Amino acid sequence: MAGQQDDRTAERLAPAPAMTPESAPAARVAVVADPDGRGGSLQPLTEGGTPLGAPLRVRDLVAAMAAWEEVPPAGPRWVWAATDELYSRLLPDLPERRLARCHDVKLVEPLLLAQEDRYGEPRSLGAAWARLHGQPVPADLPEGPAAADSDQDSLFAPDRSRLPPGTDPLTALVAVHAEQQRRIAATADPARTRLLCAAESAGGLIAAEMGHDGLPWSAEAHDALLVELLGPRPRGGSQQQPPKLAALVAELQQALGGRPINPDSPAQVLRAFAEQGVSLASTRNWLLRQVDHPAAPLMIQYKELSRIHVAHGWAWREAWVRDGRFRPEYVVGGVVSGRWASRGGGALQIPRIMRGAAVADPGWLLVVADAGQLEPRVLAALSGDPGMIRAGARGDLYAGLAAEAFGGDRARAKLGLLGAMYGQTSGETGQLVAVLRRKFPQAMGLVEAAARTGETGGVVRSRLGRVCPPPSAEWLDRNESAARAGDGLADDAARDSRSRGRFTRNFVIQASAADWALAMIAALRRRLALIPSEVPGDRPRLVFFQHDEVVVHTPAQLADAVREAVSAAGEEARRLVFGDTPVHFPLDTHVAATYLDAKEGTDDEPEDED
DNA sequence: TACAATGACACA
DNA sequence: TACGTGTGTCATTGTA
Repeated sequence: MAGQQDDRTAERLAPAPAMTPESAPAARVAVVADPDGRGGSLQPLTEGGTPLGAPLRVRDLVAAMAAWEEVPPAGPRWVWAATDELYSRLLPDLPERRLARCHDVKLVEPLLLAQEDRYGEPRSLGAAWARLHGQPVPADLPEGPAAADSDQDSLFAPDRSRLPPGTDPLTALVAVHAEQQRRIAATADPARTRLLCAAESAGGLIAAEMGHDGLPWSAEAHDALLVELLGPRPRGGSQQQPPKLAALVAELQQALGGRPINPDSPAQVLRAFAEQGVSLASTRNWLLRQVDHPAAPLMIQYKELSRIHVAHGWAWREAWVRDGRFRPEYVVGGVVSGRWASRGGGALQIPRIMRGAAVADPGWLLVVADAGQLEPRVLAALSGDPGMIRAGARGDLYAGLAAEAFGGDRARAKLGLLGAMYGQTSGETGQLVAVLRRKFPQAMGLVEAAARTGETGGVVRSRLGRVCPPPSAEWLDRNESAARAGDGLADDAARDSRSRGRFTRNFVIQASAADWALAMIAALRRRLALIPSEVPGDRPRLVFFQHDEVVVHTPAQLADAVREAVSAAGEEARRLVFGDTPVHFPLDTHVAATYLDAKEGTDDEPEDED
């Protein structure tokens, strides 16, 4: 990269030497890529976003940025309109040391809008630019579908920045960024907002990298799993059912009176069961399990296998796995709570058994770490409830809880706490929640205050200040008219109200857990980059992230270093997000060749992923 | 014919 | 009374 020979070198490297920390310490650098070709424009900035000197034009953006990245002590924070557009484009050409930090205008904008009571307004650079200038705000373009097998992707990829024609993108970017920095400083807790924006932006980097690198996926192992479950792959294309599935349908038909039946049609299945004298409200598994009829277990088995065939079978692999990697598209902030969503391939719903097909390359291993009991620990840390903190100081929070309040009955302690966090008040759980309220008043007070806020139309926020969506206009309408009249709408309104209470009750926990998880992977990414590797390309990489669980693909000899990085990252996230709380957020780490084996790990403990 | 809603089940 | 939160994806079914 640096120090190459051709005549472009002087221009390419000009920005870095000219801007060493001594001469002009640029804390940040705004970047815009030319719409076509390899060039772009850079604008060094102060931390607050004030331009330092004139903008720079470079013919080779990747080389210029790589050179900047080497400037001690840490390289700048890159400021750009959207990671998922710019960084994704640069990644294939970036050298081994990837960009360390960024500020993503499109990810930061909705976080700030929500804090400013403008939830859901358009978030593109052009929209922010228009708001800044009091001009009509362009709507965001719908995000495209994942480009798994689309043959017209990059050529016609629309410019999503939504800037008015003739606007200089670098000028707009610099102005909007400076304004965002000002708005961050104006929030109720600037330090936390700053952390939230940095974590969200780091998430953008990680999502792009994981989409680029992909989760190692073995076609052989996947095939073996499918053949074992479904029988050999049908030759006649995807229309045909695999043998075990076809046999199951025949058996089912027999058991239901012999007439042809499509088990994928709930209506037909219900009718057929009714003819057998079995009346069912739906074809849900848990209902079928209670039915004493030979067709019921067949139906359950059919559903299980059919789902695997349809959602993660051979057709799925052909659509989503290329060159031994499953490459979904991760959508940072795709869930209101700050969790990620994904597009394409159902990345966040890979069934447990299928994880046996996620196999490390030869000589490599998967390090799988999940934060056990994350949400109750978050509640303990958020509320500072002394009893819950005592429980959370132990390895198993539910056991601690049981010891404090349920005579050692762990199952009841767990059920009660989950009920309290999710808003379940019916049946036995209601009584358990009552016990919790007595023993852990601060913790229960926190979730119940959140519920009341939601029920009355208010908004709640996560630890780092992510704000939940406000109620819709229809919701407010219904509630107000019900309050006015006690008419027929009252029941609906009351149901709405309680439903929103459950949502806000859960939001403070789920979103604060997402705060922690985001800070954790950001810290982990930075720490992984510091692990020395003997072969330049062979370094540990984040390859999967699912709410409270992370997978690192690493050369086998670095697995121990990765484990240490994981545990240090968890500790760092606790400190950053929850300050000096005594609650711990232990990461359960396992190392194995396949995701499934690493997940199962030591199978002596009950699994409590949420 | 194309799209939207529904039901079901996968994940945390 | 009785109610757990948040997602994505598929096939079927209903509607424009």
